[in-house]
Parts: sequence; C-alpha cells; structure tokens
Amino acid sequence: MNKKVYNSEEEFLKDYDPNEFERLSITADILIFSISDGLKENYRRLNKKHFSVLLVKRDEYPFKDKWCLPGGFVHMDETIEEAAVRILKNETNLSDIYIEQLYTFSDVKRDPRMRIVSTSYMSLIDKNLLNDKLSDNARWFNISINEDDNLFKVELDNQEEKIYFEVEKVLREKTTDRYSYYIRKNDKLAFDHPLVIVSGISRLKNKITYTDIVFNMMPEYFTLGELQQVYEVILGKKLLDPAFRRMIANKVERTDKLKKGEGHRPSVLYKYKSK
Amino acid sequence: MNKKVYNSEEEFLKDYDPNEFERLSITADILIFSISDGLKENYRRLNKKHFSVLLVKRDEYPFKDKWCLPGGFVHMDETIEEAAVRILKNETNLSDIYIEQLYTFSDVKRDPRMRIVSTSYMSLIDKNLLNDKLSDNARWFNISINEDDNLFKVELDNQEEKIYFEVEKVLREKTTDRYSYYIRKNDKLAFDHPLVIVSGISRLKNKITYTDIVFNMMPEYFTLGELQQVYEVILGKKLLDPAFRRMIANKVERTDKLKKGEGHRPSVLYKYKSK
DNA sequence: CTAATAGTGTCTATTAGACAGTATGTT
DNA sequence: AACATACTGTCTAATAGACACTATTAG
Repeated sequence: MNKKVYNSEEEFLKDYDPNEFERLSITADILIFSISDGLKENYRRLNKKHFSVLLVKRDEYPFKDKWCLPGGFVHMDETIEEAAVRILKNETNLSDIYIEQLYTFSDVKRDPRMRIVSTSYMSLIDKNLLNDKLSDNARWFNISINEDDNLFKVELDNQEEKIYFEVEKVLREKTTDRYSYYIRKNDKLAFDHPLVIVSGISRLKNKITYTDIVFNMMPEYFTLGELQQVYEVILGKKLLDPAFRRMIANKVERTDKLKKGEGHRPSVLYKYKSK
Repeated sequence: MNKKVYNSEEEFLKDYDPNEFERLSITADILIFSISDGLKENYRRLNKKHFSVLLVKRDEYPFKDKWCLPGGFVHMDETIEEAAVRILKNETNLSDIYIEQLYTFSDVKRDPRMRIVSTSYMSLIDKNLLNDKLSDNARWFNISINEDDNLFKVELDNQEEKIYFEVEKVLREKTTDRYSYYIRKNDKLAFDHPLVIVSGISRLKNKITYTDIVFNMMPEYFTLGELQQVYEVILGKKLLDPAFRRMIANKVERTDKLKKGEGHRPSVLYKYKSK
C-alpha cells in the first residue's frame, strides 16, 4: 500500500475516496412525552394526570405489528437533530418544540436488517397544542414505572392495549457511577426501544429538579396544583405543598385569573416566568 | 415503485437491500482527562495540580498539523463505545477505564472529506498508571477555562505550545434550558473539537458534584488536600476546608499511612470507599 | 353542611458558609 | 523559629421536611 503525498488540504480532498471507510446508516428516534388528563372520578375530584409517551404501530417489517418510537433515517443533508425535528413534525404537526439529544445506541445487532446506529432524542410537548393531528398509527400510552432493586418495571397503557417490559440497571465494575442497561422482558416493543424509554425517563426525572423544562409540557395558564401533579407523576412520589410552592416560587408568575367550577375553592392561575 | 408483500420477518430480511438508505461513516472521539502535577515552587509548597486533556497532532490530511482528540472510525463489528475503548487503549495502553458517552455531533460539514458523524466519549484516568506508554504524537495539555457571560475562553498549554479558542453558549429561544454552542475563535484545533472539549468539561464539572467519578483520576492513596485540589482545579474555584471535608467524608476511608517530608505537617492518606 | 382542594404559618432538623483556631512536620 | 499545610470546633445563615391550620367553592 503506497501512499500518495499531498501538499495541501485542497489537493487531498480532491482525491479523497469516500469509500475508504465502511459506512452505515443512522436513524433518529424520538421520545415524545406529554401529560394526559385521566377521568374525573367525581364532580369534586381533580382529574388525575398521567405521564405519557407517543408510540407508533409498525405496519412493515422488521418488527411488523410491534410498537416503536417515532423515528426514521437521517438524510445526507440534515443533522440528526434536524431529522428528529422533521419526524416530530410529521407525527404531531408541531414545530418549535423542546428537544434534546439523549444517547446514541450502536449495538451491532440492534437492527436485524443491517448495521444501523440510532441517536435518540427526547421532546416535551403540551398536548393542548395538538388539535387531533396525530398520524394514523400513533397512540399515547400512559406510563407507570416501578424501580426496585435496579429493575425498572414499566407498564404502558393506551386504554386498548397494555405493554409491559423490564429493564435492568447494572453497575459496571471498577468504574464508579456507570451503569449498563439490559432488556429483561419485552414482547411488544421493537428494537432496543425499552432502553430508550427508560433512559429518557431517567433523564427527565433528573432534569426536572434542576431546570425549568417541565413548562414545555404545561399550557400557558395553569394552577400550582396542576403543576405539582405533573411533578408528582413524573417523579413518582407525593410532594409536600409548602415545600413545592417554595421551590417553584420564582419560576412562576401569578395572574389575576382564577380557575373556577371545580367543586371546591377556586385556584389562582399562574404563568411561567423565565429568568 | 411497487412494493413486494412479505409474510414473515425472515422472508423480508432475506430480500433486504442494505443500500435502500444512504450511508455514512461514524467516528468515535475521546476526551481523555487527567490530573497533572505542576512544579514545586519551593520546598514547602505543594506542587500545583492541573486539569489536563490529551491531544494528538495530526500528521495527515485533513487538518494536517492541527491538534485533535484521539479518535477513529467505528468498525462494522463493534459498538461506538468499543471503538472508543480501542482508541483509548491504542493511545494510552490502558484498559478498564471509566468512559462515558457525551454527545453525537452531526453537522453536515463537520468533516471536509464527506459526511461523518462523530460520537464523543469522556474518560478519566489516573496518570500514574501510564508508564510512559503514550503514542508518539500525543501530548498532555493543561486546561484553563474562563466562562464569562456565556463565552467560554479556553487555553490549553503543553509547555511548548499554547492553544486558545472560544466557544459561545447561546440560549435557544422558546425552549427553556437548552443551549447551542458555537465556535467563535479557533485556529489550532481540528474539526469541531472545541465544542467537544467544552461540552466534556461542562459535563465533568456537573457530575463531579453528584457522583464519585473523581476517584477515577486519583491514585489509590491520596491526601484530602490533594483531593480538594483536584475538585478545585476542575470546578475552577476555591473550596472551604471544613465544607469540603464534610462533603467528602463518607466517600473516603482513612488509612494509617501518612504522607511525610513535605516541609509541613504530614497528611493522612485516604482511600476511596465505595458504597 | 360537606367534601375536596387552595393556600399559609411556623416549628424543627439538616445542611452550607464562614471564620478562627490548634497541630505538626521540614528546613 | 518560621512557614506552610493539616485538621477541627463552632457560630450563623439558609434550606428542607413536616404538620397543622385557615380559606373557599359547588353541590
């Protein structure tokens, strides 16, 4: 193998063979999270909120008839994030949405077709902006998640169908604070998407405590009770009212609007106040 | 375009054309961080510690003679992380090292040759394990970083040569807590590596406060003064002794060894204590 | 009146910040 | 003795957790 000597970057590039290295395809998969309203149990009770994710039923191979995250191949003239935004727009008809890169999954056999690497994104949307423009085979699934002893047990429910899977979190030896995730049970989700869902939820749980990203899932006006419910449903635990109100105090702005007609004391509506 | 109908996953896969979607190459780039000892100013003073990163001088196009992070193409039979581990091993002859995925960069023009996506990793090593096995054109650069008003000013210094660059952090509109990073000044680093370095440092600064990853950069036995210096040099600020010792108390284990001969009171050596 | 949520006051426990002091080696 | 760092005690300020109380509506 004799190597040609180049004297300038231009000269080198003119000669460059793009097939010098093996190539593969990249997809963008996107976790679209939102908050859904449950049923009103009686006229006094607030309707329960659910934390939910958008899944799509596959109508083609591979994984025909399984559920998966909205996703698709990255084109040559767009960044992975632009692909994710495009897919999000296709699926929900929304633009200008909070979106954040999560992780790039690259198991050699993660796709049965060929070598495909997937970069996952997480987006947070306010369902009220949707106007029924979901694509045909997309459905919202309410999430309930139980973590005990490093095993995540996740149940997704779209009212007609339930999906259950388990992901185990294993501490890597010799390297502190690093975990690997393994799918332990899964029969209805395509690809390695259980891993994507679990890592997205973990990231969100974490970020919600030190950033303002929740407000991407809230409508313009909301009560502090509603906001607290959203925190509770994402963190999976009850919060104490006074502590919550102290924590949220300088992120929100009181308005003079009230939410009435709920069978109990009306609540003041607040807006997000950015710094 | 007429589409064939398949009756099973096997049948579909047998027929699948891997060229159905465009393909590109992926590289893994790895930030190798460590702590370097500076000079001893006088016989009493402790030698100053520096936070440092390993860079490689490119001897081929593109970006010939510029510095870059150790990196290389991902092979078809390995995950991106396996590639990163392979590259790390090549460069330092170390295995079993703390390594963590950072971010996947995919700007269409980030590589002048062709479309190349790069996934970056961060690793933390204890320089004492090295035994002079660095590859030929690799050098340690001490990092000093100044962040004012969302502009990161970074100086890298390997004693013979200084590298200076600036990266700006811009808040994205409409989406809270999301930033984009742009290179504002850079003449000695290849590719988009200024962005990788800045995002790695930010991640480390953040993680050091809520995980135990620092200990990956520490030798087996260390004094609390040394450990504090490492925190200080990474966080870029002085810490108060009592607060630091309280914070670190249940992460370390006192030994009966002492570090003597430093021109002042000897210091107890500690070990990392995992939970 | 009652059930339900809205919203606040306050006490206590814990944690973080700051400072000043004592301890002990080498040269 | 002097310098430099090692290490600790303690006061104070700020924050987090917990509980109990008051407020206000629809029905």
